[in-house]
Amino acid sequence: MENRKVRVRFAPSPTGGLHLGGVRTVLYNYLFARHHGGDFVLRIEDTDQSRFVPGAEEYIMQCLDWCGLHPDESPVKPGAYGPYRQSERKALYRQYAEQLVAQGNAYYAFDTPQELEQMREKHKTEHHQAQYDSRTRGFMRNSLTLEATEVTSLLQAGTPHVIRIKMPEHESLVFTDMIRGEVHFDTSVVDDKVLLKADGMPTYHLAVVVDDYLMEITHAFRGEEWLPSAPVHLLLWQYLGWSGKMPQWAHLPLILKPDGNGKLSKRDGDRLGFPVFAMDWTDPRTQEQTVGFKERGFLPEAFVNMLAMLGWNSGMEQELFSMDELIQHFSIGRVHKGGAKFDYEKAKWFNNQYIQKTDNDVLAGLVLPFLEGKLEEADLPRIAAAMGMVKDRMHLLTEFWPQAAYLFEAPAETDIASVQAKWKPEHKVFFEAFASRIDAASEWTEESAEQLFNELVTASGLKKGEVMLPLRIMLVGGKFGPAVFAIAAFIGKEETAARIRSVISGL
RNA sequence: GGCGCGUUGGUCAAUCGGUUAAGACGCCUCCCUUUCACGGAGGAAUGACGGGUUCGAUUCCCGUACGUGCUACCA
Repeated sequence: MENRKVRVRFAPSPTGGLHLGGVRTVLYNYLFARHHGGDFVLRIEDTDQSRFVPGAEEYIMQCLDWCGLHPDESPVKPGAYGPYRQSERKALYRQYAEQLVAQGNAYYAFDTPQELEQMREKHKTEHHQAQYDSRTRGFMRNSLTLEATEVTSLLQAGTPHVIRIKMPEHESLVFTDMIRGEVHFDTSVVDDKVLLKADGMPTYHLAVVVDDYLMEITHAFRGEEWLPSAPVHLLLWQYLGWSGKMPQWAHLPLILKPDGNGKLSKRDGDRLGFPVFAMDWTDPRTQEQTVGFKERGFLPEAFVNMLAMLGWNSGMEQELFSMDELIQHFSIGRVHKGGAKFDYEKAKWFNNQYIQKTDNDVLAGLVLPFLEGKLEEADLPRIAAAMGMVKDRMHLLTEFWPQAAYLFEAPAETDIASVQAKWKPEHKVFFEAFASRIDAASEWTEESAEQLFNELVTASGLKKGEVMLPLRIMLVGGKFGPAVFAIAAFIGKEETAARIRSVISGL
């Protein structure tokens, strides 16, 4: 396990953003690498410039930083194995593609998009979709069908062309996936994938093999959707003569939508009301905005913990793991084969657990961005104190204000109906007296407030129960919140008396 | 259509041939709390189907069904 490298790749998706599946793939890569004391390498796939979204790269780095997933080598700066952006490695790929052509494992293809379209139309049957493969390549314009001299002249003339792998006709391929065990393929069902595009950029297939080799990657994790193209990569490693250096593969299960089936998409989040991206993302081309877990009020530790448990299990009953504990316990063999449906309720439970165990001062700082325009001035110690009173009922940081607003200002709305339901004239007398006693009080703490209240209850002959709820509603506005005298102490005696009088006068 | 992969409660999931088939989320009941929540106790709820192998299958094998992924000069 020495000199172990685990690398993660992902492409800034055409729509931008970094969704749950992407973060989890990075997370598992990271955990595996750290567990085995290896390096965590990140590489940016920007081979398709036409779909590359400006800003996506910076956005991804911010998301990973928020999650605490830090690569050992910056993917945006030169490094020992850099550069790490495929667009900056462009010159590297051609020679390997040419090598394959020279060896007879690949060939030039000059077909135009129209010709490809025609071929697919012409050769497809009811039971078979036409591919560029051993059955059809003989009919196409490529270096296998054209005369050598013609190929040379076409190349010299700068004719647009691609390099395609020449898939063997009937070869059985087997490789061992770290999660799924032996996976078998027949090469006859795989088409002659393009390796080098007409613009000189490699496709994923070529880039992934060349980069993994040059970056000395030993373990590579990717989504299950890549499994069908594994035979192409396997063959490439063989043809290039690097078989002994091929990394071990792990194909991760998919994250599925909560209702029905299918891969979780951004749309499902919009439709069902939960985030799918790690952080807010605005598509620079469409200005379309997508909300992220961070901005929805998630703690990164909770987000990471939740994601780790979606497809992996330690085998213990423990569910709450810090990043260090995840690293300690992570094992690729315990990653599930089947996809997991995302459950937003459980995600919120994780967040609640982390909110409860996070320090109030820290939470106060984190909740500040959500208090924009709510408070005239941010009194951090006071927010922290309020946090301590309400955090056990918060599932999201955004819930702080709805849960604690009455600690900072008189309730905007008061549930008068619940007060009136059992209101008696004696109650009015009682509360008027209570307000006066508050004015005269020399001490004002949770204990003293309750004591004052209790004394008056006894003197008035009322039952404590019948005046407790009205008091709560006067101070809070509704039937919720922490201990009522703790609230009274927090808002101060003047404010307490004022709120009581305000409600009484309105009755 | 072809090929790959998968399938334990509503959801996340443990079990690596023998268990009363864990635990968590959610749901329900109760306790705590003169509110809500947290916390505590309890409850309902699971091996897709059909064949094998075996003394014994959730577990191993085959088939079926269902789901899902791929089948681009996208990753």
